[in-house]
Amino acid sequence: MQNQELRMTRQRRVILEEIRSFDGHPTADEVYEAVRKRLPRISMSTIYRDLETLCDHGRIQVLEVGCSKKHFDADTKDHYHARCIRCGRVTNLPVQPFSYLEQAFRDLCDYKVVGHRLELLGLCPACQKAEEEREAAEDITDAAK
Amino acid sequence: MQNQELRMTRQRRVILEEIRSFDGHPTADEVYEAVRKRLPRISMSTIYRDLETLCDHGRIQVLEVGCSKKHFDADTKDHYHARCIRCGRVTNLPVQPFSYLEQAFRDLCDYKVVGHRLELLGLCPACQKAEEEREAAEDITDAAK
DNA sequence: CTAGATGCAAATTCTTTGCGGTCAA
DNA sequence: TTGACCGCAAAGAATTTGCATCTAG
Repeated sequence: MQNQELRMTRQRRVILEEIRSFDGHPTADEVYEAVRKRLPRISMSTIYRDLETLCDHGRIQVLEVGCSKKHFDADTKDHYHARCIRCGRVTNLPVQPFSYLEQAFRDLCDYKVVGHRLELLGLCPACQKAEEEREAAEDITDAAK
Repeated sequence: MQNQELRMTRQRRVILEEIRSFDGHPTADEVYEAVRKRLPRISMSTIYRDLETLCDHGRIQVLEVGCSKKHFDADTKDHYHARCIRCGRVTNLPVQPFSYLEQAFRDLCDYKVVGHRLELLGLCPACQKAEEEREAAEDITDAAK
């Protein structure tokens, strides 16, 4: 959260728009692919630099979900997420964070607590369908034996 | 979780021992540094390969905490963690995971839920102390003006 | 006009892989 | 003895940085 004002370049505007319209929360390379359709000459370093700048200015937030790639979210309010263990898709959970959890844990450890993260793990609708189809195909193969 | 038996080489034994005796849950390079003191010729690739093998055999688990590096834990039971936002240290939280959370979220999203992760964010005792010292030093500087 | 932003290429960091020699069972 | 394992070096994948050029304000 910096105090200097944010220079709104074409690249930054498009990056913001693409993050906002993304289905779920994109990773840096997903932002790149989306933005590149509109600004074909944009470079990956601009993506990374602008994502960081936008974070610094509080326009987006990084989601540090439990996987190697960072995801970016245009909704800067604190909220929980669900993550697909198959495709990595990250989606919002429509609930307010439970502040009582933090309070409950405060006495259980010697950390100075400043927040918490909760992540649901599972299969997203698309991957559920894919799994079901895979299983159906397996059943046919088994039956053929 | 593979069915073939695990060949217990010297490297694997030492890796396991070092993870078990580590204060908190080490990353791959922390395991490397610790193991290297006892096996100076071990290579980083052995560390990565053995960490994966040990995971596959259920001897350790990977902690996918909200930061880029993976942490390794010799306690394979499901549990929550606290992570220091300053130094990255990851420590156990002494509570049973709340299974009701998963149940509560099941109806709130269209994912097929298979688990959840909860992570407390804060300053570990060592970093709290460092912060206090830093602030104290700042006060002196301010007062001198 | 000019500080800050961009594109490109090269560098870093973390992790994985190919390969010839080695070792646990 | 021998298949799995190891160390080394090189490759990959994700991200960051240096630098000359461009552009928003």
